[in-house]
Amino acid sequence: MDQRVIGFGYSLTTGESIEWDANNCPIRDVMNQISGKWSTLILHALSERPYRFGALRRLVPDISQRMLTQTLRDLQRDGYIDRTVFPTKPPSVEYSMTPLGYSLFNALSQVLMWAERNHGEVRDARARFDATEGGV
Amino acid sequence: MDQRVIGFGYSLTTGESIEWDANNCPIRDVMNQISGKWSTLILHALSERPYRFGALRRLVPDISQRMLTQTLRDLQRDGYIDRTVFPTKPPSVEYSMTPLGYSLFNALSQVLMWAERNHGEVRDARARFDATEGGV
DNA sequence: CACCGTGGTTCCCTTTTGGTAACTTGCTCC
DNA sequence: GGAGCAAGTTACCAAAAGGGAACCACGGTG
Repeated sequence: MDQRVIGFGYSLTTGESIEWDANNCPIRDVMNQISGKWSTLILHALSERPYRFGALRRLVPDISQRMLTQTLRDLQRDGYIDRTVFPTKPPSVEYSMTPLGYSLFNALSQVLMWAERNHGEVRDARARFDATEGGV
Repeated sequence: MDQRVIGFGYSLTTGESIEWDANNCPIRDVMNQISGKWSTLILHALSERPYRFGALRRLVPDISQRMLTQTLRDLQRDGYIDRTVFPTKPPSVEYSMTPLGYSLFNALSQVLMWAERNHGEVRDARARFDATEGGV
């Protein structure tokens, strides 16, 4: 098997040439997590302040209980958020962002702000494309 | 249907309170495109310089022809890349990044660089999590 | 006692995503 | 005339992601 599998040809930080196999590519690994349907929503909410499970559900009403649990577990697993159980009358659970999570979200928010600012242009491009390619 | 569907509670740029329904949420819309398995790889390659179809295949050997075509179409549709056909002997097609694409990639590269730098820490967190939650 | 609110888990099903392989059009090379 | 390259398209499938509804334990409350 002399066929190389390339992740990214060179490092974005150092510029040096690197070859990653698909299983060890940092970018695929990290992107894979934040590309979940709900991950950015949850990270965004928790970047503001800690929230309890129920509060997050109310913040993002169209998420299912199942997906909320799963998304939170995945984010916790990668070290982006902390899960703290408080032994209250009905035990409550609070989720909060870790320093690692904040530092990721800091970078990620660049993309989110870009999206907010340029959404109109993207929609326009899409409409133009659909008009020409689709109609003709 | 008086249940509101919230995208993000407030604007990241202006801080004002906003409610988006899921179909008009800029962030979901843009993230949805970026989160494809191959999108970032292709954007990354084309941020360096224009490439032809075949060259992209060679750069990313584990992408199938079908997915390469589809990813390129999607990126073109949203206005991130241009597709130029050259009437050479066998007609060749060159893909290049648009200004819109560059501006997106500029924001996105923050995340990619973060991933490169912090991949180790993420892997560590994951290992710790698997050791405690998984083993007990 | 039955019911509510916590924060989940489980099962099952549908949708989406991506992979494989074969076929296409036009031209060139041998 | 067959083979090959360019850039796709098409049909068919497998895997993964996600949705829906039901279930759990716990204590408090009417």
